[in-house]
Amino acid sequence: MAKKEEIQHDCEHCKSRYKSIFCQIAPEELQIINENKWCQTLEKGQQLFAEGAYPHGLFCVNSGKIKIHQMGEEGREQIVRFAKEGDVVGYRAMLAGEKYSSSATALDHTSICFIPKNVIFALIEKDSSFSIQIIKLLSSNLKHAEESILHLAQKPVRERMAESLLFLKEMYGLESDGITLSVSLSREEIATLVGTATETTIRLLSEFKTKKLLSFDGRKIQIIDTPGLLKIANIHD
Amino acid sequence: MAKKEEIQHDCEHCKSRYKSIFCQIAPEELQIINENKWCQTLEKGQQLFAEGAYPHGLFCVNSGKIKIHQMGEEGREQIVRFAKEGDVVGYRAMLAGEKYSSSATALDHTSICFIPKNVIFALIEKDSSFSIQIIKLLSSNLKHAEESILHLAQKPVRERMAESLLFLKEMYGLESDGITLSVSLSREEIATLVGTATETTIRLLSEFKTKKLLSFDGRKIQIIDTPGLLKIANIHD
DNA sequence: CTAAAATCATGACAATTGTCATATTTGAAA
DNA sequence: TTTCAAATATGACAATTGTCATGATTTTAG
Repeated sequence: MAKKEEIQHDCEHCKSRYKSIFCQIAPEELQIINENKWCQTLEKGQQLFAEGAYPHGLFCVNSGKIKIHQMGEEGREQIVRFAKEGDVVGYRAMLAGEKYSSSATALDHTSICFIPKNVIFALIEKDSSFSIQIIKLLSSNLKHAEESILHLAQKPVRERMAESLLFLKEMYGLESDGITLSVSLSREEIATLVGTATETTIRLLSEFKTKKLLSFDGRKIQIIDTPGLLKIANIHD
Repeated sequence: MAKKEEIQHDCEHCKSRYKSIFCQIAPEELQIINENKWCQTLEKGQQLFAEGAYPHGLFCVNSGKIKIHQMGEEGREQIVRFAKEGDVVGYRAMLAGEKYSSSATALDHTSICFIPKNVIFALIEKDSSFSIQIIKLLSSNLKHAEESILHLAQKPVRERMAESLLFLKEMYGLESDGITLSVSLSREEIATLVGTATETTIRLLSEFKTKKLLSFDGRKIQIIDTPGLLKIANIHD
């Protein structure tokens, strides 16, 4: 991870802070973070950290999009989570005192801040409401992971594909036109999210296009018929 | 959940405490827990809590075996986690302030203690090392969940079946004969763990038996050839 | 702008896995 | 024990999904 000269943001005026686990901390604690953090930008495709490395702190996402992914057998990737502004990444391994079990890669031009391990642990020590924030974050991640387990085990690929597209809409939202997914993933990446082969992904997306549920503009995907996708995804409420 | 008259254990002398998230707490805190907890036993098949209900506290497993499972579409169950003595169940939803997203059912005669919500939150408030225990527990669960996601998405059923059997051996150990799995699950339950159809489970177990990897004694499964199962599971290190 | 590489697309086919039907066995209760 | 329901087992078949091959298109680098 090359440390380049980067603009050092100010935590106090950080707009993503209010959406984050740092939303409730005291000004003096924030000051400590501000003095110890450093900021960095990542280009699309750059890796933030890699599976197997040791964490020295955690990363706050200022802006941009990040995928958290794991390597399976025969080098096939699996996306297990996403992050956007206000999210924190690389914290699970750090908190558990383990090596990273996943890698993190930018999906876009992304701005992040790094906060050292000792600062985080000192904060947990001092501020129980911060601990609760972390606990809630982990709980939320665990809930989503267990939901993924359920769906991977029981739903057919077509349903998962529709669900994943709707998930991406929820997660990263739409562009100003109101229909185009903000996040741009390759067919292969979508395959590693849904848990299927790239060819199957291509075929299903074409099918959805034919059925007027989607349309494409280059790599960008437009969501034309959300209710239709909900129906295919077998989501009722 | 019927409150029957149950033997009230003493937390101070609880043998499963040292394996649990309560291993480090101060004697006076332990006393508070002891005064507020209540104990209960569950027979095989009894439910501890159900998906959709509101949690009022968490459950410590004293002895026995518990499965954590979710209901999918068309009423198919999916096992997402197991618990044994020293483990804590029902805490994720409680900590997040949500309804249970899974149910918990005893797989054996099981003894548990209930600790009310407010006692746990007071402990988090007071004792940062307890918070860290909870954080580590959630981190560990999340890591395993993400590993399951990877395997469900990428490994074929046969590999997952072998892996699940080895997992059950790790999780609940063997009987005194050194080969019989301590936990006894129906074929259907194994299917909901592996994420496949019951028939496929039956066929694969028969295949493993034919290949002298397993043998059966009624519902009990004996692990005959662990290296062989590791090979099928595609686990190398 | 052009060449090379990566990505996307499509067809043909095979392997895996699920579903349905139907025994057979086991275990629990009368 | 006897009986009945549940669990296990097995076969036949179909549907889903993955793999391999190949070509078209897009993107990227020089």
